[in-house]
Amino acid sequence: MPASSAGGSQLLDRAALLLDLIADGSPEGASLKELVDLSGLNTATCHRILNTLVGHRLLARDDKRKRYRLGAKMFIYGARAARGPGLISRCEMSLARLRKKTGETTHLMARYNHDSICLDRRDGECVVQTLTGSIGGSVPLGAGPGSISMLAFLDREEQEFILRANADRLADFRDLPVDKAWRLIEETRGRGYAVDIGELIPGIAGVAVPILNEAGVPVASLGFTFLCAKIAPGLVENYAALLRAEIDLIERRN
Amino acid sequence: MPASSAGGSQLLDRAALLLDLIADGSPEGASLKELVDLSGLNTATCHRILNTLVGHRLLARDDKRKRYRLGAKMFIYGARAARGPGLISRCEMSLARLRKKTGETTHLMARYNHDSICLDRRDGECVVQTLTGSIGGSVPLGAGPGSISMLAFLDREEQEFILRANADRLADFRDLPVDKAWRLIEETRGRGYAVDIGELIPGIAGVAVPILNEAGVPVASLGFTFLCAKIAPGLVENYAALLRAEIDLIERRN
DNA sequence: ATAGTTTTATCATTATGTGGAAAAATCAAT
DNA sequence: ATTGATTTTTCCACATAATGATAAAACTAT
Repeated sequence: MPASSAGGSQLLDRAALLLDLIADGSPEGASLKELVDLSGLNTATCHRILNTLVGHRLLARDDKRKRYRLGAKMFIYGARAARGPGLISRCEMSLARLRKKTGETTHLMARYNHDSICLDRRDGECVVQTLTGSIGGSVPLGAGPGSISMLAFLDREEQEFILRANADRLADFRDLPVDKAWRLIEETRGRGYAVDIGELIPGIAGVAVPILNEAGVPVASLGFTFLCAKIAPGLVENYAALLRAEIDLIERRN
Repeated sequence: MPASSAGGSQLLDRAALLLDLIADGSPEGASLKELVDLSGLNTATCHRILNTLVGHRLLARDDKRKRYRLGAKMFIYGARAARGPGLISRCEMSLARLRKKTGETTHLMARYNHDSICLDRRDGECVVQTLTGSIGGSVPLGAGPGSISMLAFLDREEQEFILRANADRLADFRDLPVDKAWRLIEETRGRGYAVDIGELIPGIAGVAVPILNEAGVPVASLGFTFLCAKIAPGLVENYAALLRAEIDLIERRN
């Protein structure tokens, strides 16, 4: 986890590092010892920072098991952040329209470290299994069309770095070999959007188009998940065009 | 905003204060000047802290307008916190079951400062207008059954404090006089659950039951929102019993 | 251009956070 | 229960890291 070295203030940097470690760890939380080992901080310092964060409810502590996990305030901040003029609220209308037009499950994924995270989603008429599950779910970058569509438009160098880092997790996740990811990246670059037809979850298909920021770097993606059985000639292309149109609207509003 | 005075480390306390101020402010964000005025911090200090937080993406900065708002990482943390063994995931099944049994819009509200926040929700068969809107929406404590059900089971002292603090906002929000809130609190304490039938939003009714923590303090509530037209003898009582049953399950799992 | 406001950068000073070390608390095994 | 190992918590002298007065730079408005 490249814990962003924001040359700022030591204490804050350390607190941010701990938050990251806890967020990236098991949802059951982490013990002081674990965090000391992971962060390399002095035990006393670590303890003090953690407890201050608990005091502010940025972290919560399971008193019985003495484990630290993300606190109640994170719900609030997360929810508030989503209401602000960020990606989620900018995509809200698009998700609703796309769901309405097609009746399919629609989602907004974002890149975070080496993962792709589901930020928002609208369930379709028929319930389909998705890779990420509901809001907040994540998959390693490289798995699934939402994730591939972002990966495909990064620098070659960054792609290599991420795929190398994720190789094990991808294999672990769904027996995905890295060279398959490379093939999908190539195809996606050519087409402009990513497609998966029953390769990851039998019977389930997905299409996704990346959202680029002002600098042209992919930060998120919009996509559909639906049943392979629904596929008819031109359907995938049609879905991709719908996504593209919404993203043009979103990107224009930068 | 009683910015929790966790006798910890100065810098962290200040950072937490700034996060709170930004989270509670407009979703458009706050300028340095505004934050300096609100926090009482020295300009340079404030600036330094804010920029460190931006570096860690806990805050984001609109470079054009120079305004600070909650950052991308808050999405992530919020989403992760929701997946952890916290309230949201513990209530997930309950919300789903309640929605399935009744077909009504179901929601989980939590207390945060003097507000009641929507943490999660399942939309019902027919779309109904709700006070809080979608996930993340908030109302002043005292407005709506979800909020009243929590307020009703707090200490007298705390109730008084909160209602006094919220008086203006309640009046502003939906012309709610404080004495009406007191009446509702009394009724709710007697019944064990809160009810509103078309008083806040014409034609819309709500029932809510509080969730207490180990110490017996209300931390959240589970509720239904539905059309007044649906009401038949015994329906409200029935809904309350369904909520009660789910909450018994949730509280037992502490 | 000019004045007023807001945001950044600088830097000597010291209040603040640090970490070693030791005390409590907790756990594991007999 | 008793002991010993591990983990968490408290304490405090010390030095470093954060502070805030001040000044420079960047905007805004006139």
